[in-house]
Amino acid sequence: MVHALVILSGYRGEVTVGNALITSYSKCGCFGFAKKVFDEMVARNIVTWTAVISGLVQNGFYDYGLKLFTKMRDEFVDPNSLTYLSLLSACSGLQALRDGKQIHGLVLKLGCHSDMCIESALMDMYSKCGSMEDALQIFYSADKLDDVSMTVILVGFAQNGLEEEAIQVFVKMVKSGIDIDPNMVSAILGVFGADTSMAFGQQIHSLVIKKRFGANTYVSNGLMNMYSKCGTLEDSTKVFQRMPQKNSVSWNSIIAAFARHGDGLKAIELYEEMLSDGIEPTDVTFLSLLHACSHVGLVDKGVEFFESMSKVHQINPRMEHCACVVDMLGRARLLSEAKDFVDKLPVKPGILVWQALLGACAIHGKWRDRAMAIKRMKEAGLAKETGISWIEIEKNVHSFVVCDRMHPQADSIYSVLAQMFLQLVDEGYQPDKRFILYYLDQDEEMVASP
DNA sequence: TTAGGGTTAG
Repeated sequence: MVHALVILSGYRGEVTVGNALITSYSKCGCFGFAKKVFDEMVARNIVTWTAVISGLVQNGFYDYGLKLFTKMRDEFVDPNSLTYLSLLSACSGLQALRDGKQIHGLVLKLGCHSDMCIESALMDMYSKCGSMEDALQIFYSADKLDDVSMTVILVGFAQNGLEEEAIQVFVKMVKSGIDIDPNMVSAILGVFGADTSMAFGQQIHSLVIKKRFGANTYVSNGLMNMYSKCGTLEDSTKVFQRMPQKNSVSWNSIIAAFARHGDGLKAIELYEEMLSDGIEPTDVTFLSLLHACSHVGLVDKGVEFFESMSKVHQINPRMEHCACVVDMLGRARLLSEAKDFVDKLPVKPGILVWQALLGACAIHGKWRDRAMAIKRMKEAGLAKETGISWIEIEKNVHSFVVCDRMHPQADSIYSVLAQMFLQLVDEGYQPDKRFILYYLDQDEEMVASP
């Protein structure tokens, strides 16, 4: 409407008017219109270019944003620090470390690297690209930190598997009297997993109550996930029920919580409730649903969900969804259907699909199939991840892998295990030899592992 | 007239 008026008034060629239109269209998600204005503008300045690049990035078109930057430089327009902020966001979204480093170089050249916004954008880019070392170098050498840079570093620790470091930094922040905001709280809640102490999670919950952050959707979503991962499903549900405003992440989280705790039927029931509440499912919703169907053996229902993704909800299934379907078919002993599904995939199966197929072979003792799948995985250059287990004793979490002797009390642990084994044999226990591992030797023959 | 951060699966 405003745009129509602007055209009628003959202001179309005015650069400031065009810039303002690009910004307002981008902010309301109508990027198509913003791009049309940009294409039709006869005169453009740095603000025009930055507005359109930022619009692209904010609407998730990261790649396109970077491409437009190349075009901008071809037209000899000099970028400013605001242009770089949007470009760094694009690199974070794409996890494009190489591009990010190049932008970092340009930032240094322009001399705006000490700008606080640029510093946090750089830290965010490095941590999202998995290069925590670079992010920390900026963090520890920064003259000043603010709420954004502190949130960025907490998320970085959490996403890069440095939970202990995240907790230490957060505790230091609280002790030093920094004003903790809801963003920082949601960020620290992201570190909770099965191997994190719930006692610390409860302390965070107390902080949420004290600061009255409970109405914040991000914070409550974080609390729900914390409880479902290292606390109880009951506490997780309580947080969900008390939320004044639930978004798709809240629903996805509660569905995932029930799926994680083995109650697939309740997870499906909640999905139906989500739809009747008018919340559109996302790709993550379907991952949890497929996971739930897989564990309770609801194959038909799972296939129905998978098909509804593209047919009803316009969501393209990703490799992870395909892996869930393979897992589901495999657990239901439908091995040939699982194999057919993999063969019919429009794209090359990735490691997750192979792992699901391997798992299916292992469950049903088909070692020849498993060995063949491992062989095909090796040919595709993919490796299998090591499994890990853990236990929480008096607020300390002890984790271990197969044949692990790293624990300081390893000798006593193994001696107790040996005693337990002897006791089991005495009681008439017979080991299940179907689960003894096999591997392929040089002649591709199956050999039992020692 | 252009700008940095938070929650969900595996």
